[in-house]
Amino acid sequence: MPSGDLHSKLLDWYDANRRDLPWRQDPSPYRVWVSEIMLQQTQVATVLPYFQRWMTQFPDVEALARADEQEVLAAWQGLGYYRRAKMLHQAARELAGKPLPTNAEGWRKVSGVGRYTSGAIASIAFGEPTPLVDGNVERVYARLTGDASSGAKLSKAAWDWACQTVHPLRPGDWNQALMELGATVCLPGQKGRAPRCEECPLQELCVAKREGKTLELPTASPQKAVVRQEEHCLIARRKDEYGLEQIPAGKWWAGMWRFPTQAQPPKAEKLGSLRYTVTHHRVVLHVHEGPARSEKDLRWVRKDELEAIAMPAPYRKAARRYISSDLNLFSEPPIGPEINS
DNA sequence: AATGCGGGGTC
DNA sequence: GACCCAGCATT
Repeated sequence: MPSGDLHSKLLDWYDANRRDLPWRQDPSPYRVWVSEIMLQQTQVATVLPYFQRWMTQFPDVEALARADEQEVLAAWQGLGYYRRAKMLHQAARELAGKPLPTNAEGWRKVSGVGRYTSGAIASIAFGEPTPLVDGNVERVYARLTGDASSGAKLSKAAWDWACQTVHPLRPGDWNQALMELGATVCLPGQKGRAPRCEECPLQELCVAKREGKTLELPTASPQKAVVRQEEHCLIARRKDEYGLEQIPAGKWWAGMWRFPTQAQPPKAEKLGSLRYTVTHHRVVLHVHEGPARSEKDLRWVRKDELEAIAMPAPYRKAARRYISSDLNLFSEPPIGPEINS
């Protein structure tokens, strides 16, 4: 199989089917960098509104470097994996005022930028013929070649394949075409996301399709046991102010703010409970209302300031629910989009 | 090589 | 409820 066949089939398909995404309209290094960090473990549809807001709020590296970390975290809230935002911010401060790296090797040294992201920025923004492998490419590779390995072995094989096949003249388009194929055609197969092999430009080359193994590949790694736990948080009010604690280092969402939380139920009225998931943990969060145990460790925030505070999603939800019933109680105007969204 | 790290979408 | 998503840093 000549590689030119593979190349032209996929690139022709990409030219005709590429999605019109904001970071593709203007693939400047900063925009590609930000988009790639946001897209780590996060779907394109989720990223779109965040990316647009981000580019307005932090239009370049210098603007991001000037921003306060809490401001950055607040802009990121809802995207998850907040370490990405912290490292992006830290990297912007290290790079501000200097020329950005122009190749994959230079980008690889930037904090928060790994092998995938350095390859993406270098190939897309600078046209360097360097490969990349993400979940999409791994799946396309496994099916196309019929590789039934899993885990680290599969990953290494996919990288080796990507190194050999990256397009020398259109590396950015080639890499994006592989990911685009995985994201829109070579779908995982679970739960209504069936692969659409009849639309695939590579179907005649695909070992998995020929052997009827599409749904078996890529071979899944064993998954982690679920851990269940319960927590209690306390909504304490002083007039229209709410007592928040900053989450200590070493815990989930370190540095963000939440209602004071403990493992044991407080002696206070329970309003209700909500569930959330953090990786393989399933947590039930019981929400209570009552006086704070010790007021001095808390930061008191007015209701109208709450939306600008960086809070993890479950606490944000608890706050919105509490405030919305509060508003109803006091017959205030309907809940605005900033509260309801 | 394994683990921790989120939140949303989908069925 | 389970799986997936343009991964990375740490140990």
